[in-house]
Amino acid sequence: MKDTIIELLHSALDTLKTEGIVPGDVAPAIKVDATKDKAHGDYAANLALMLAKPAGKPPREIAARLIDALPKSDAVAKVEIAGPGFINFFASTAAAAEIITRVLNDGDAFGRNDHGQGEKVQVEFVSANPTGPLHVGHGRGAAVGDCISRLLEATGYNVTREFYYNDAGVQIANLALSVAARVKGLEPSDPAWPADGYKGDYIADVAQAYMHGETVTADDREVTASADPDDHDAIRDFAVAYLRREQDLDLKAFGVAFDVYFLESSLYTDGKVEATVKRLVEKGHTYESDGALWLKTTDFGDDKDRVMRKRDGHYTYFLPDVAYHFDKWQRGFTTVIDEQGADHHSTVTRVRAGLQALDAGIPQGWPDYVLHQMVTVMRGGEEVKLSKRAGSYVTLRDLIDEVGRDATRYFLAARRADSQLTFDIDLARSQSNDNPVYYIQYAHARVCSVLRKADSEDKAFDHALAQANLAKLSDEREKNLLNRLAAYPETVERAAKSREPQQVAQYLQDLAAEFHSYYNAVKVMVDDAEIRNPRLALGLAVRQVIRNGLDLLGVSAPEEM
RNA sequence: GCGCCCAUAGCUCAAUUGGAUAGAGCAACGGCCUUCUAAGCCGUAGGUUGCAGGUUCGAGUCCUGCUGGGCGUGCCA
Repeated sequence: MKDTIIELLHSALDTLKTEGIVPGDVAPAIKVDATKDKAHGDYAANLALMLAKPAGKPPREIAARLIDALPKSDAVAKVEIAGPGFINFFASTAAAAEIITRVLNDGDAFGRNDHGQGEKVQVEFVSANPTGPLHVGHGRGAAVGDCISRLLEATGYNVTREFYYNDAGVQIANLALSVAARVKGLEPSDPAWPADGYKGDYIADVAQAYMHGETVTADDREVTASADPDDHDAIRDFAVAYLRREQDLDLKAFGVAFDVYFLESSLYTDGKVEATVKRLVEKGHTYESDGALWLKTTDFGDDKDRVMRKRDGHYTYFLPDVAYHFDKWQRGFTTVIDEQGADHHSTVTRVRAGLQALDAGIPQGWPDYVLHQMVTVMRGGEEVKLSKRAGSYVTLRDLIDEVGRDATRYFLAARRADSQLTFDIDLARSQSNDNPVYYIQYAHARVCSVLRKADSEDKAFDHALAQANLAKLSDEREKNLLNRLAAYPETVERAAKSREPQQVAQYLQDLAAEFHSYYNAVKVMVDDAEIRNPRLALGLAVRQVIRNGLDLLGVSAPEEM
């Protein structure tokens, strides 16, 4: 429908150019928007407003000329000039109802497109170090990163979900020390407890499993505990594998799966860190000072230069980060999205600077970043900072156990990443019946219920009869729903392009609201089959779109509630 | 001090990416179940979009400056 209007406007614009009313060299991007207010029709175009200046005429006059020049179309019932010069289009009922045919024909594919043309895209997210259970912040990253991946897949990209983790550095040494201390029966309150040790109860679980000689499988590794309390290497390897497995169980419970697990240690063993240093030195962007090796990141927009190799010969985290991203580039990902917590935002400039310093033809501003702000968890009107299991933070598992997978995903993904988020457990739980995610799912379940009723009363949906009578969907609420359904593909497109899954959530809430309103006002299961079947078709289309949209969010669409 | 993000109804958040009269849910109040699921609907009330300028036919959205909050500003990750 929208495309039809754009075509009509293009034709009208050409006519005006031919008549010399509009200069021939102007080429405005013709934009048609769905209206918010039904008094403004179904779709509105601002073309006349944009042409006013180049044409040197008042916008309303241009609008009138455009309307005169519009080719006739069965799709348009009425056209009006409104306000400062908007052209409002009223769709004919038959044209509006065509969306149902499209939704039902396309099914699960409705709203998907192939704009990405199979381009390889990598989304890196979560990337938690294996030193403990995933916390709420990781949960937000998991929800947002996975939804962005789903959106990109839905718009034709070939997406790789990647999880990067450090399995070697200082914090892993601390992890090993902590587990070793637990193995020896120490508790965090003991004076002999390691200074930077991890204090959560889960460390005791790891120690116990280690001493029982358990075998754990995580990523592509399988580790059997030696149960030797003095073998620090064995304890470390076991602890890393154990906690990676824990994190994977959390992610699995959350409905998130990764294609690639990338180990920081592999950058060293494969010589990629050394190669990166060598190349940076060769390209002339480094210097030595105070016994350390520095990269002149200030050449690329950083506010101060950064140390790559410390005085003690070890590399800072910054260097493997650059080596890792260079590796991504070499793997052929022209588009890479890093989803991280905003507390790591300072790495953005540095990584990009390091990549530019490599002089490898990597575009400036590569890779893309989506940074999510902090999550605070509230319970009983107070901020919750402690979890029994983790000790110092609220875990993702805590949330899934308390409020459920669907609600947790929805809460974490249905908000803009760049604003801080308050997760109120009381709200998500005690008022769970009024939870937006249930509101949407309920609309889906209601359609399913109507369809079950149709089957049981021997009034099963008749496709041909529905098709023949789609134009009978002329109720105001039915038109609202039809327009809303028609807006779904562009919502997906826009959400994918801007990496904003919350747009899908918002859309679904609007669609569910319109359906609930319709459901209460208009009975579907009427005796007249010529009325009942188009309404059933509308219900089927709504159900399909809710299902498709919830799938993009990784939320289930139950048939009964 | 400097950098990034944020500020919208009492609360949690939206706003078709610059469009017309800023919308939902929760909380409050009043209605609607003998009829397809009341986890719902209808209605009432709630706003100078933090403040002050600017750009534009048009600004919650873009620009500048303030105010307030968060994060960062390691030879930590």
